[in-house]
Amino acid sequence: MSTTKYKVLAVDDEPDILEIIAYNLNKEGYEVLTASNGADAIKIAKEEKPDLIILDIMMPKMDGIETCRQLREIEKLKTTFIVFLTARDEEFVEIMGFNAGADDYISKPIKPRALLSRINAILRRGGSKEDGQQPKIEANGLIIDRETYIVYKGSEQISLAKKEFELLYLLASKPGKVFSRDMILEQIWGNDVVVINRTIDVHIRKLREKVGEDFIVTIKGVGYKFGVE
Amino acid sequence: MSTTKYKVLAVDDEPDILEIIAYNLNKEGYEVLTASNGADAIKIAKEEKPDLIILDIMMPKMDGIETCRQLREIEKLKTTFIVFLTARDEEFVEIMGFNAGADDYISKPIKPRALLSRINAILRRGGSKEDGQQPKIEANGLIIDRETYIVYKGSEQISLAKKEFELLYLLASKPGKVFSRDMILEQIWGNDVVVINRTIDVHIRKLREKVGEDFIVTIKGVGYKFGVE
DNA sequence: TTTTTGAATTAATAATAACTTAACAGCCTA
DNA sequence: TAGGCTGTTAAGTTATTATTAATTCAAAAA
Repeated sequence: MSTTKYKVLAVDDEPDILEIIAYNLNKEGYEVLTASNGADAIKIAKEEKPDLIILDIMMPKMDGIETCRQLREIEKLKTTFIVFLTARDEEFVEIMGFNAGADDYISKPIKPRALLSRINAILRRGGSKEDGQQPKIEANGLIIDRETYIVYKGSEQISLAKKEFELLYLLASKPGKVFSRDMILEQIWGNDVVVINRTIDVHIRKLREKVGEDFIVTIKGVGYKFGVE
Repeated sequence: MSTTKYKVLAVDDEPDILEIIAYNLNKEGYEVLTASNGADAIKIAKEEKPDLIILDIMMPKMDGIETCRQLREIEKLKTTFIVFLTARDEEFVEIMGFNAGADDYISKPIKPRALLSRINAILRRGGSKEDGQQPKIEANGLIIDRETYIVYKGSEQISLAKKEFELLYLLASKPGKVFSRDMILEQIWGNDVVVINRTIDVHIRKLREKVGEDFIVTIKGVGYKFGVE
């Protein structure tokens, strides 16, 4: 939606399983890394700092539980979700006793749709990113309410389309700060979406039309900012 | 608003289950008490006055239903939420017939993320029962009655199917708040049930047909909300 | 058990709102 | 005054939701 791709690391000694996971997550737009054993997993996790790690608990050599423990030690991965792959539901109950620190589990056999819905749910929530989103911003007499998607200007209620809202919300989240076009694109469109330059202008225009001319200031050659001098 | 931790009492005869619940709720910052049978549960509940009690309905000796009834008798626990642990979703429906007084249920096997999101939802929903999960909601001239599953619109009486009712109830529980499809799925279907996207639309349509067009507003690209502009 | 009924879900298509593009107009400033 | 930038408008395009009908599913009745 509005951020860079989520990175998911899948760890399993069976290539088939990795294949299934990678295929499905890729299709959904996630960036997928794979590892076939715990040692590799830790190495890759350190380098890539994934948002989510899917870990088979039954693996030769260093098993999933031990791998999980070691991953949990890594400072950089404090906000990473770790999900276990288990053969049976009950297995997870047993494993919890070891206090390995997993956040959830998925049971085999893997059902693609269930896998996706589960992972979507995990990541879209307080997912390490887009965190500091306040439900309401107040600035220059505007109240921008994420919960209701409504902007209040005094007693007037203004309803905005999604991109317009996101744009206003972004600018107003730091009044006075100038956002370059690139920053705006990155935040609202995501880094890999390519839209032509005028697109932003058009949204700005609509915002000005709906909200009022005096809230968004153009800094020529640089970008836009919320609020007056 | 108090900043003290919410107190949760988990009651189950299986230590493994208690372990999972305690571990996860602790991690989330709740204070967790446990009991392994109904009698202990009642004793602890009287002393500690927890905000939420999670109660396995299948327990030896005094079973969950009976325990729940007795808990409900206790004046001090008027505002305490009681949530049943059931093996199957349908079980809860059957049990409702006994009028034991449970507020919600969670089905086994327990999935940590789902557990947390459910419990967070229950407790955050205004924190205490008075302003939270009321049996009756009144909004925009509608009276939505959980007890009877009936919606009153003026003198007109509208009866809804279960999913329709839950959907309306959810939206009306916070008029104006936009519920994304994901949120709706999580709250009404549970996180691991996978239904295709259009399903929600169809229910929304039926609701609009039965209740009226003016109660549910679509925020394109975001979700649905109850109440007008 | 089989049948019946209604709810819930899927599937397919239509409708609509949001978004993007393109083309051009203005405006500074170097 | 040319060139780079932004503003504006209207016309395309895409994405998302609405709608309808058909199908599946599950509980209740026969």
